[in-house]
Amino acid sequence: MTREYSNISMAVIRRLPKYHRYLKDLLDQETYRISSKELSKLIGFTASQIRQDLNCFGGFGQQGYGYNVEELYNEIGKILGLYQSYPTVIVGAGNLGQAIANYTNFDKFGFSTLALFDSNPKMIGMRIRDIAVHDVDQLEEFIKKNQVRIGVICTPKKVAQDVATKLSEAGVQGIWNFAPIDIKVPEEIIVENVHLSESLFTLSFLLSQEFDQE
Amino acid sequence: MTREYSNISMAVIRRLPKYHRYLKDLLDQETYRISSKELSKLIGFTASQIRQDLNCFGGFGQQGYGYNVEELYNEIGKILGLYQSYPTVIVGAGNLGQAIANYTNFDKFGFSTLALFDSNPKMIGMRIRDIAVHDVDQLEEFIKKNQVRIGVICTPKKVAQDVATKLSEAGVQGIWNFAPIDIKVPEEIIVENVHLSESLFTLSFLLSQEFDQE
DNA sequence: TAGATTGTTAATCGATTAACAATC
DNA sequence: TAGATTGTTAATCGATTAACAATC
Repeated sequence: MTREYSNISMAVIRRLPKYHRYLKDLLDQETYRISSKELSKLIGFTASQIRQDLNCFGGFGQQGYGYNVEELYNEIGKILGLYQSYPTVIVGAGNLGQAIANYTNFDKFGFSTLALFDSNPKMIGMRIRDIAVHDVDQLEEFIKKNQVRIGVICTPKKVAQDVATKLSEAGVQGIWNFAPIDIKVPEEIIVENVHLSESLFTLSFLLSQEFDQE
Repeated sequence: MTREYSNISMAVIRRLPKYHRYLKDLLDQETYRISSKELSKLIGFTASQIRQDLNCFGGFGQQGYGYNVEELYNEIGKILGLYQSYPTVIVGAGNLGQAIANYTNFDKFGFSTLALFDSNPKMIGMRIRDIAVHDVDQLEEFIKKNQVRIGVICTPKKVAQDVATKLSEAGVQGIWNFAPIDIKVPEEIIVENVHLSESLFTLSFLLSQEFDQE
């Protein structure tokens, strides 16, 4: 099913996880049916956009009825590639790396953290909820041996590019990057950034606009 | 200078922190002058977009010369509202809360973490690089007394809305939300979300598209 | 059948890119 | 002055919204 949805815009793709989350909430509240209009009120997108978005992937709804919540939740999960197997390693076992290793929620969608890596001898050998911290020198060997698909970069800025290069060369398919740089890797490797300072600075822009400090 | 730039689109605003970061890198490399064309090559936006973006805020360049890196860096910093004072509290002193408390980089731009809050008695009284962990019961009093502007939510999902309400009622101006929900607060309060699972699920979508797993 | 709501096309809106006159 | 590069307008592109026929 490679590139099944290759012409979908990133704007649509980035809304999918939000649909997924709201549908889960509806299921938990035992709501089994929803119209684009009702969903619009909850999620804040227009009903028109919701119908457009969902129709990129197929006709999940039924005229006169709406959408079956459970079916839609499952379909969007599949479209997102959840429930595949994503062997993952985290590089950098500081607070952030540990925080991510502790997100047990990701496990059930297929993301399994096999190991953390660090260069600090005091960290090596420790365990974060049963996941061992290895010496970063063993990163490439471990990735190859365990067919790791995702590498998470939680290191300081100055080693992040180096780690990204090692991850790429060892064969990961995707990198989840928390370091405040734009890493350079071969184009076939997917990079998803979480740039915390960009998020915080956007907040400060908006704050300084709305709340005058003289 | 309230609402000085009230008609700038969010698309532009979200690019500003990236300009700011690249300009800092240029300064560190002792590059003091740059054209939109050269910056384009570095940052990956088109030269045209760069000129359009910067011109929303004033004519920082000079025909035939380009932009003065230091001047532009400082101007964008000011536009972003950096170097104001942003007294901040972090609610949730788990790994993520601690990780953010340890980001000393934010300090120099005006963000100062005054306290962490947690409900776990084992955490209360601890210190994360000299920042004390308080009982969450004292959150509102602390915010009022210290004129806290930003509240960071690093709690589990199920208490996040409650914390958001408390932060709002106590008078914060902005919320940096790491919990996987869309919190509801009065509209004058600015909310900036970091939804990690949305980021990870976008990565898994792209991975599952490009790398077939059968 | 009548009412509701989707799927889908067309219209609108906004963001990006191209072009070029202004000017350093 | 000639060359370079901005500031800014116009053209294009893409995303969102509106409208409505199809249909459950």
